[in-house]
Amino acid sequence: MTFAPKILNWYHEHQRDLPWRQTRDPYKVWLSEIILQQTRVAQGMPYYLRFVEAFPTVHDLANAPEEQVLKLWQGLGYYSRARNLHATAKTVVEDFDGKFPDTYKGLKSLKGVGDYTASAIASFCFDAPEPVVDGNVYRVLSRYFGIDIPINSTEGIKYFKELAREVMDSENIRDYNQGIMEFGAIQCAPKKPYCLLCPLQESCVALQENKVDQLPINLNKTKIRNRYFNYLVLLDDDGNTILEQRTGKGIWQNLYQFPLIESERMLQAKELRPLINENNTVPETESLSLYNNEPVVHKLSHQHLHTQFWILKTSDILKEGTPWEEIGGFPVPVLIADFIKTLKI
DNA sequence: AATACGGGGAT
DNA sequence: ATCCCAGTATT
Repeated sequence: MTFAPKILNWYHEHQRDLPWRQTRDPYKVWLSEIILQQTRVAQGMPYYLRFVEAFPTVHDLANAPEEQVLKLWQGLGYYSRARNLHATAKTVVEDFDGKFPDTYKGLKSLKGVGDYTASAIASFCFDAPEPVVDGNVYRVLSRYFGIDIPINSTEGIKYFKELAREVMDSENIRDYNQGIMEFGAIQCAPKKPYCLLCPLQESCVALQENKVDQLPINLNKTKIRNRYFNYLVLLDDDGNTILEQRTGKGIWQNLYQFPLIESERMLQAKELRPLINENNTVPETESLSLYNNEPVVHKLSHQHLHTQFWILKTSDILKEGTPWEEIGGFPVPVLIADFIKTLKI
């Protein structure tokens, strides 16, 4: 028995009962796939359930304000997924009469839908013979066939896609694609795979050559940038504060935060003072005090954010301010949400 | 061809 | 600490 039948047999024995596997509704499958990009099933599951509850159809999602979509997405990360999710829902409703494209090419044209996701939706919903290649598939194929081409090189991406196409089962593409990913997630895991009771052990090249723990090859040298954030938490006598929406290019686009002063290093109060006065959105303050003596270090994949929260009390009334009780309704980064939880006013 | 883009869980 | 997760878009 060759590769694909063994994967299918294993899948029929070991598959998890996941809600997006009980439907061929392209909307729900698409929603699950966007949520699961670079995200573990356990982390994405509650978000999927909340999104389906809040937006049962693509029309409901398209008609929602972006802020509500971002709020539901809060904590999941990679927020461009949420913005593209919303934009694509509008596209599907306005340009495609509420119906998702049913081909790889049509799906791939949607914002936030790349090679993997287009293949996944096309095969899961429409039985299109398109192989999925995600992190699980890279691992399974590189080990079973003993391929040491880096999976994140241009050559590797092309090579593994072609290999995946050669070994797939076109007649059972839905279960096969689900199966190889599930096999990678459960059986052929990154650390400590269960090779001793693996149905592919007799023909797995990596196992024969004792290279299981060296595959796949991933040339991933991300360098971390240190940044220094000073958040200005304004409080007036009426219990209002100031939140601003992030715009522009970098992290957390369209999410909210307190007024931010970024610096080249950690600052003392006397160094921060003049910088605050340059910032004309902030009124005269009666008191400035550092909330956290030790900077909070918030770690992103490419940045470490060394953060100080400064409490600024003012006797002015913050006209454009937000009542503190209402800030929970805004989509904010986890760094901000964690701080809000700790501060009692 | 590289890099940016989050957050959390497992080891 | 390090790895990596049902990747995509941009430079």
